Amino acid sequence: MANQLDSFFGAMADPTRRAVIERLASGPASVSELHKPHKMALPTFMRHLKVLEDTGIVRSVKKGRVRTCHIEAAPLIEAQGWLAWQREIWENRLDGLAALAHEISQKDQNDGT
Amino acid sequence: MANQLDSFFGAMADPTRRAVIERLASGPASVSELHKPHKMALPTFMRHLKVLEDTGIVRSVKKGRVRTCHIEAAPLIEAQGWLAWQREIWENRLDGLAALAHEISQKDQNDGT
DNA sequence: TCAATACTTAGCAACATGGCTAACCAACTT
DNA sequence: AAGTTGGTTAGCCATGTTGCTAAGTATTGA
Repeated sequence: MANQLDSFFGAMADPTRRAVIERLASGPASVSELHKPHKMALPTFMRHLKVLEDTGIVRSVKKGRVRTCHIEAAPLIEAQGWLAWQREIWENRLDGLAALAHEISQKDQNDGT
Repeated sequence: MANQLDSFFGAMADPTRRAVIERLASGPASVSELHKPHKMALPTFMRHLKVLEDTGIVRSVKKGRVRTCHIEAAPLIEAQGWLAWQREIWENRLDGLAALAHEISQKDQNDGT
């Protein structure tokens, strides 16, 4: 995928992967620990984990035979920022339209809000 | 896809579709107007538009032969809320458990993709 | 050393996605 | 009426994604 947002949103489009994020938000966990609540086969689950890691949402360290995963905030913050940005533009525009509408229909309303 | 977030994030994972959102954030537009800056064939583009509409991110009305599209804020706000929620949990945890972060970074990094 | 644990790799099948062209309908315009 | 514009439908193909199983590697524990 082209940029950071592509892969981030792509990663978050899957419920299994969002569940992993929700779990990791409250603290690091091993692969098998993360896998436990999910019905799918381990290799399948591992691939979801890989998607999250490739996207930079999750990092992991292997110690002995256990790989411990933890969350990385940056991509999450970036996506949130993009959404906030869009929303801001949209809301400013609405403000503008509201003002315009008010201007057009300038009646004798003199309410103070 | 299962829920609202699945389809929302799925929709936002494509740069063409995000570009459409960015365009629509600053005001409604017709299909061909939206299509103009994109190189792909119109039917291909229309399918992106359909994804956005199916997800509820975009609404449209057809008048004569022109279909005018506009943005719908609700799904955007919901997704932003989910991200904010995750981030909050994550940040609260960091506030309380700075020592844990230290412990993680201290581990022997003998793999790390 | 042998077995269990915790991943990891490889490869396959089914379906989804994103691109295309061709051909079509509907509504203006001339 | 005929042509142009704006959108739509249908179908094809290449690639990507998500699930599986089988089998392998590397630690750890007995």
